[in-house]
Amino acid sequence: MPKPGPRLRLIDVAERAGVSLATASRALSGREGVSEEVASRVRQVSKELGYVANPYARTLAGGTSSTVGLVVHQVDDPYFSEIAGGVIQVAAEEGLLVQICHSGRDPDEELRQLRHLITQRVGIILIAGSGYSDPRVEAEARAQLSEFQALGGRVAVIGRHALGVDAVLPDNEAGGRALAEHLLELGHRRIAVAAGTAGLTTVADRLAGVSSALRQRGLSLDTLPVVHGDFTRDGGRVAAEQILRDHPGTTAIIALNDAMAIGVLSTMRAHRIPVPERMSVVGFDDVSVAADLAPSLTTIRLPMTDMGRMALTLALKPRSTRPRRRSTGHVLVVRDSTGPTPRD
Amino acid sequence: MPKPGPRLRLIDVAERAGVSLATASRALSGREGVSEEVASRVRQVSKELGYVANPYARTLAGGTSSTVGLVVHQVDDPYFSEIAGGVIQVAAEEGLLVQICHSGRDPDEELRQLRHLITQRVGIILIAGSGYSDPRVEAEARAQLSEFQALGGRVAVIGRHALGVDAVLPDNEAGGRALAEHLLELGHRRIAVAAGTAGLTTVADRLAGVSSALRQRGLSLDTLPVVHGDFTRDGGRVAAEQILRDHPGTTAIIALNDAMAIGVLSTMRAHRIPVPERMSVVGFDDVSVAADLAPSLTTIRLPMTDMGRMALTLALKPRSTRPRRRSTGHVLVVRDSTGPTPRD
DNA sequence: CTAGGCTACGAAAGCGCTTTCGTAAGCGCT
DNA sequence: AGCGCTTACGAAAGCGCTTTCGTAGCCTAG
Repeated sequence: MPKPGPRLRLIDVAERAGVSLATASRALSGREGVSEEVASRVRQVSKELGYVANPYARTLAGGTSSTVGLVVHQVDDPYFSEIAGGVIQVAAEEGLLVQICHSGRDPDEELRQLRHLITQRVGIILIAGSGYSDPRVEAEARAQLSEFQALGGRVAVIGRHALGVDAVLPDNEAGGRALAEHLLELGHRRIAVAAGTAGLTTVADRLAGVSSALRQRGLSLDTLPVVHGDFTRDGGRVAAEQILRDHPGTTAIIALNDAMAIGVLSTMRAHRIPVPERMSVVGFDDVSVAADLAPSLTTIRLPMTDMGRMALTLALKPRSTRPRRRSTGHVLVVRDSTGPTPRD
Repeated sequence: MPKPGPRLRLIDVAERAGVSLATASRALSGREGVSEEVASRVRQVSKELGYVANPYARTLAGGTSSTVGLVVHQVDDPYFSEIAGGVIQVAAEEGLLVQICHSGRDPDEELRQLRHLITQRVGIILIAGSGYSDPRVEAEARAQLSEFQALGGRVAVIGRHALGVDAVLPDNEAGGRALAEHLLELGHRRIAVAAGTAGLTTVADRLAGVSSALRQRGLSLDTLPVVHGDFTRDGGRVAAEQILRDHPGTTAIIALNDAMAIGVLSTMRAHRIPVPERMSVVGFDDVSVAADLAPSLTTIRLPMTDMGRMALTLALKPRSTRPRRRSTGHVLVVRDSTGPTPRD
């Protein structure tokens, strides 16, 4: 609704510097064809006057859109808000603006958000969070992103693959394996999995890691309970209740993210099942409260803030030919929610 | 970076509908001077073609900027990310875009963010989080917002007052009072306060509530330890350590937000001080993990998501003359972190 | 000393929209 | 029938920028 108003325009800077509009534009955007002397004079005047380009005019004129659109599954989940924090840090350093969209883990909503960002002509699109197993969704997302890139847009994804774009990827499988190995070493055999939303590739990957660790010990995931919930605290609760009801011999629960682990712990408390004495619980992500839960949570640490930073940094660097990948480290953080198998 | 590309423009819609550009524009933005017949034909064609206006062109031409800038103290603090969630919900319903800026509780940074949003010409500015006691900062913020409003911008603030704009306000003082009363009723007298960042009005308000409850019982806050940290988990830890060291007789700690309360609880655990048997702890805000801590946290519930929703809704409704206020309810949620005074 | 080629800059044409201004058509009135 | 008035619409002028194109001015070479 801001009306024109008496704002500083590029032409004001140009006049003050005694050059033409075109030269001023070139000087400020560091383009060729301006002598260093004139360029620095323009920059000087611009700084003195406190000139800031109108982003709408700039974008309209076919220039760079300095907006980055960030699509996340759940804005108020710490996993995503930490990623957003990292993105926002870099954006602030680069003078970019971040628009956050929330898909609620609904693939169609996600596609709608993407379409929206594209028609809104943002300059960069970042997608955080797991992809979907449904090939239709992934193909559609891929098509939209290609279209966007063809228009000159930059893209990077976080924790999502197979989209043919630059990606920052944690090793979900190795993380899952590390969790399962940790429990196996503690002697657990009756392990249950509180899995996240079915149809998310992240769930499949983490599960595959668990499965591989089991196999190495001659066990199989097929004989163990895998309860699907969604990736929220309540999903964890529901899954835990089901595990307690249907698989009473269970001695350890692997929650496939920390939000679910929090739900699992709360269910254990409600049932007065001591953790880790009678039940070990592990999570995945290491959101910041994981260390403050009681018992503190054994989990896989992912550097969420860095992942956000890396993704935007990647998108900003002009890309060569093929999609780049940055792997993030992951560390098994052993805390107080896991212990040896109860002996009785 | 998106280059022009073969995109659908308003003129395409206009031609297809057999009207002029001007008429099409009027029809789609619901302005006067178009017959209902023509208007509906244009809308029809627009929908068929899947036309979406270019927001940059629209804003540049002096129309409405459909971007809302949200300034928060700390993006990855659940208190703020829940507020952001509410804002994003409403924005999605209204077809607006949300830009989130992070000030890190630095007043100068906040002013810089504000200035940035104004020069970027967003349509709406929302500021979440406490104001500052420093009158210079508040005067400057107020001046910037007036300037923005004079340009036609809409503004609302969340949990912040005295800025002369529409506000969504929790009753921090009543909340503080409720917490103190709760502890007093349980018999506590040696109460310490883990206060947030000095210089924040929210801290002062919550503290005033505590003080008023004490006074009603013939006690005074002046004789009780008030330790200032910052509004983070680590701030809570530091404050708790100091309280334990310097005021060993303390039986209850009031943390002025949940993040600090989490830090306090973790410190108690580290010192093996059972909560609530030997120490009661309360927080403020009721972020979603508060219920999942062990012990679960007694705190004041604030409807963060609703606060975000209300703020944007308020900003969207054309304002009459004087600033409007919406008070949010607050409820004392008694959980397991508080209990009667230990008797020895 | 002039032809040819650079370089550094200015004039002007858009980008896609909103909005002002002008005008043709339709109305009731004298 | 002629007048003014209203209504519904089109033409065109920007919004503030980027970018293409054109042209002085200078340098080098013949």
